[in-house]
Amino acid sequence: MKSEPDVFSIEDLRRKDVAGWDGVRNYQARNNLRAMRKADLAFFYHSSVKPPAIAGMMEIVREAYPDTTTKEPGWLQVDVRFRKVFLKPLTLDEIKQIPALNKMVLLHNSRLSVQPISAGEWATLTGILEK
DNA sequence: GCCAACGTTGGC
DNA sequence: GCCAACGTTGGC
Repeated sequence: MKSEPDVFSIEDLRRKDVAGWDGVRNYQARNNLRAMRKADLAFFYHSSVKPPAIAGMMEIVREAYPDTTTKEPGWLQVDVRFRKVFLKPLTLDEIKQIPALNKMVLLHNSRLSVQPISAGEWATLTGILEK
């Protein structure tokens, strides 16, 4: 799940502990939000900064419900809870260099703000980030 | 700041 | 239903 840290960062989430992941206005991203289940884990990716990187981890604590920031029907948000901030974020550049991650959506549809991660990719990423 | 990639809109 | 025009995202 991507956010520009100037707008909302992993540190902001740490301060709030629980936050609504709102403002998504893309159907594919919305569908990915809808597929999330309570207790699912997600990475927090900092975009549009140098360097772009996976900065932390969070947990889905409330499944998709109508986005509180719009009156337009159909848009959804989830609630997330802070889990951890990575002292050494995994940069986009590093991700690109790991063969096991070369199919990541991040590398092929970088604009999608809520992306799926395969079980294998998750295992690879946590193996690097949590060592 | 630039620009490629992508999504959306709207005329036909 | 096609596609040109436009707006946005995000890496560089």
